[in-house]
Amino acid sequence: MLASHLSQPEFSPRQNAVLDSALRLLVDGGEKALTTAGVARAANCSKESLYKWFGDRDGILSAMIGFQASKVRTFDEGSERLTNESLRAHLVVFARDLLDVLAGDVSLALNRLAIGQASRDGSKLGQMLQEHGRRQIGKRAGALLDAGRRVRLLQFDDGEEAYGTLYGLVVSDLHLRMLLGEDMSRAKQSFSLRAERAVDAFLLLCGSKKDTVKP
Amino acid sequence: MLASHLSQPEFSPRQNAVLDSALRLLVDGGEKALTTAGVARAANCSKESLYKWFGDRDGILSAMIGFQASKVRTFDEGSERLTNESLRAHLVVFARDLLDVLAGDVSLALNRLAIGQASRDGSKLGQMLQEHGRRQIGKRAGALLDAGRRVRLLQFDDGEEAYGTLYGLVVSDLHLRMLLGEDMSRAKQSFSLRAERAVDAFLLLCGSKKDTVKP
DNA sequence: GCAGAACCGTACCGTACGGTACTTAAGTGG
DNA sequence: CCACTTAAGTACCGTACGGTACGGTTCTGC
Repeated sequence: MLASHLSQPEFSPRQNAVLDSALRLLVDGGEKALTTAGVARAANCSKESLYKWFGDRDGILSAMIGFQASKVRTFDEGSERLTNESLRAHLVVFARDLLDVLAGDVSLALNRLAIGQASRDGSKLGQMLQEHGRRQIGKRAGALLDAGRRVRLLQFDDGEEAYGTLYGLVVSDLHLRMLLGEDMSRAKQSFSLRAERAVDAFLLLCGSKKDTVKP
Repeated sequence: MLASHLSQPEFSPRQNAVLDSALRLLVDGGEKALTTAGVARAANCSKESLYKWFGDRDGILSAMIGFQASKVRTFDEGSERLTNESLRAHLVVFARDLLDVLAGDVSLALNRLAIGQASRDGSKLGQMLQEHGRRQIGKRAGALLDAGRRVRLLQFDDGEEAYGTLYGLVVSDLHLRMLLGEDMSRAKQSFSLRAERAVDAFLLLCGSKKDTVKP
């Protein structure tokens, strides 16, 4: 069953603390370590309470995703006056934030969890992650891109497609490699450079004709 | 332990048939359905044989990845004379092949399996998939890109980075969405169009200055 | 034809997990 | 002070899985 209305998927502070413990457990030990007894032990609560609050194990997983999504808030850009440089700066900041979010251990653990459950039936977890994760951060990008197009600094037909292009240039196969467990401690330090290069390429593709960054 | 030398990771025909059954089982029911008893039943062999041949469950998983990788052979391009149009055509074919491979159910199932095991210790599975999957198809792309640069149809400094750009433009977040279980039956029919657009964008970025596709 | 290996089918064992029931301590309103 | 509610802690059950052992059958070399 769906976790109530989208406007109020919140839980009590105690339950949030339990979900926090569960997330820590998941990050540390992977899905295999995320047993109901383990969650109860880590959160100093009883299994019976877990089942009363969340229904069953899948309910706990769903609640964890919703809880984590509620923590990551996408602040809207104050729609200042966009110049060529400020647009590029905003895009670079967005790109770096995107890389940082995707490389976060909680994000990686939740994505691994949802992917592991994807092959099963309904499962909803993948859909939830997609909805709360990508849709949110995509909205922020979409607003930024639309603002850029409105002031004629960007040119594209489909906003979704433009966002897909930006996403691909920024992330490439980094996300998958991180999900597969590749060590990214070195690559993380070059996220800023990577973000700049990706944005430059994106502006070359979707920027106004005469406004390329480096002539 | 590693699965013998890289030159001879092959198994007997009977064992290959068992691995084939195991792959089918994995594709149909996900990792949860991939039990030792299930594999034995599906392949009409005994569990004892499984443990004699592959050591333990992880050995079966490793063997499945190696077996699947041995089936997907990357044929080298006959280095014909590249023209502007033939380069673009080759790139489009490569892009479409890449999308088809990533969208294949066996590929998706194995990636889900490796990602699920990534949080655990050593695990090697992610590394194996990376090595056999991406490296192989990346070599094919690298050869194509190098050939294009040699005849001055492409311009880039780092081949790996250029391949990353092409990959990002082609795949974007499609792979992750497929791994999360999103229905792609509709999107599959537009793979060709997607490949063309991605290659056009790539040529705009890395193609020779005056050779853009559509003036 | 026979000895030995390879192998299938099945039964078995220990463990671990999801889920439930029960007991006990702590808070709360009247 | 006393019902009443909430939840912690524990014990328990059924099941399912990884791994092993054993009897029976087919294949192979001599």
